[in-house]
Amino acid sequence: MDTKILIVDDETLLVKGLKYSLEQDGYNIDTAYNGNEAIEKTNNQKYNLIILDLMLPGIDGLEVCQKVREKSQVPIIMLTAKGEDINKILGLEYGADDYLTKPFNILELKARIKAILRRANTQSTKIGEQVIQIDNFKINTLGRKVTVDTKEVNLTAKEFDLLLLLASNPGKVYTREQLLEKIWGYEYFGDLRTVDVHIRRLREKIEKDSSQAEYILTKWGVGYYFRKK
Amino acid sequence: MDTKILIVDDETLLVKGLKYSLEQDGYNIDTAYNGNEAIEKTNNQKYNLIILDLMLPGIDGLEVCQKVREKSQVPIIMLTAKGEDINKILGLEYGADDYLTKPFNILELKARIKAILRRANTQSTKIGEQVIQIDNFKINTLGRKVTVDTKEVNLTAKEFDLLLLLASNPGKVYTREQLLEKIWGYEYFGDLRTVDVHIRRLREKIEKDSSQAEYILTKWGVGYYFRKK
DNA sequence: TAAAATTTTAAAGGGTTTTTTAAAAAAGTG
DNA sequence: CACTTTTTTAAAAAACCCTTTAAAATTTTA
Repeated sequence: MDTKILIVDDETLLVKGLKYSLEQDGYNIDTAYNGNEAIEKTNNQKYNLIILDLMLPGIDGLEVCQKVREKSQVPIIMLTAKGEDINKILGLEYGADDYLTKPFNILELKARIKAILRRANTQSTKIGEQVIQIDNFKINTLGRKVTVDTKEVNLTAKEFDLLLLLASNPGKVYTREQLLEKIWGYEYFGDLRTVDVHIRRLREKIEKDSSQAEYILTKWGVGYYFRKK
Repeated sequence: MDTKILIVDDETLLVKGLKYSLEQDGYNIDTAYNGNEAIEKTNNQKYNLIILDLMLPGIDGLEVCQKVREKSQVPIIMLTAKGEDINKILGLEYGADDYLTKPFNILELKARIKAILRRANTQSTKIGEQVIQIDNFKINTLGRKVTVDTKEVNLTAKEFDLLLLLASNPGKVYTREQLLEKIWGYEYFGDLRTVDVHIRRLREKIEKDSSQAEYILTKWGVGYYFRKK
């Protein structure tokens, strides 16, 4: 999995060192040497994480942080000097996710990167209704199980996510693009046909007759939807 | 689950910031700006946690702490200035559960809140349910012992915690991230694979055939869960 | 009705995730 | 401090799922 990290700092040497070291760990690193460049890059690119120095020439780190936050919830690690007001940085006003005081230990930075990315990845699984019931269908979101007519059906992760999304909004038609984005993630560049195949497997598992679907229906030329009522 | 937290501090700005930030995390926040107000509120309301500044105008934090303790075992986190006598605060006399020196990192506060609530929650389930029995399984939460088919099995600390968590919610699928967070703690920077290895050892100890697990099951692409029924 | 566009179906290779194993590191104990 | 136990890390092997591809079937358009 490709993880893109933007490093923003005006200390060229530090940036280069960090870049090299993090690339060794398999991260995809982009760099910016001042606030304007950082903001520009974040506008044109999606990152999984931003490492942001507080003291920058021109637009400072806090401002960059704010600007980024206006548009996205990307995790941000702040690099600060000792004695800065940490509460302010991490607090509501700026909303960084973590910070490190310079000079920092690169191992610690790496540990924090790991932890933050891990957290970011799990928060997408929202905790909503625990059981969705539609007719003979029962979707148990905690156990990730589906029961059709008392019979328990085993779905793979993608199949389950797909069904859950569709069934959460009966009647709403999703295009393949939307499904890819919601379930595979916005960074996914795969084929649209992939969705079809998953839909087919789902149908095979939960429909009585998979070629006469009753629940997961096709909107010709548009996409798929779950039967309403 | 609605978790009510009372924040007691005379620094209006800090209180407001904390309130906002913790509300973002889904906590239900109440505030008090001096000792009297705090005592009054705790008399009329039950809280799951109290965050209490040591230095308060009028009745100070320690006194508030004592007064609260007379009536309840609600967890208390103390906010102190550097150099305070920590032992005294945490000791029997006052009985706070944890403390943080100002200025503190809000992430750290959040981590401690989580940890304390977790402790409080597991202690209450202990009282309610000292033995969990599922089929041939008996989990003795007080003695931290597990019996499988009359045979007593020796589990290490982590193994036991893992089993207890999973078995307390049969059927609920936990991701590795969730397990790390719940058992290893919020600030853990280690590897996700650690969970797998512990699961494997657990299986070896409690399953008849560890490669044909009957109790601790894998949800492919998601995580692990304890068999339901 | 034929052609074009879109969806369904089927199958296989490729890739990811999990399991297993082993050894290193850390923590606990006397 | 040395020994034992537990926990973590690492990497190979196995299990499983996903994606791709392409042909068949269906629906729409002309």
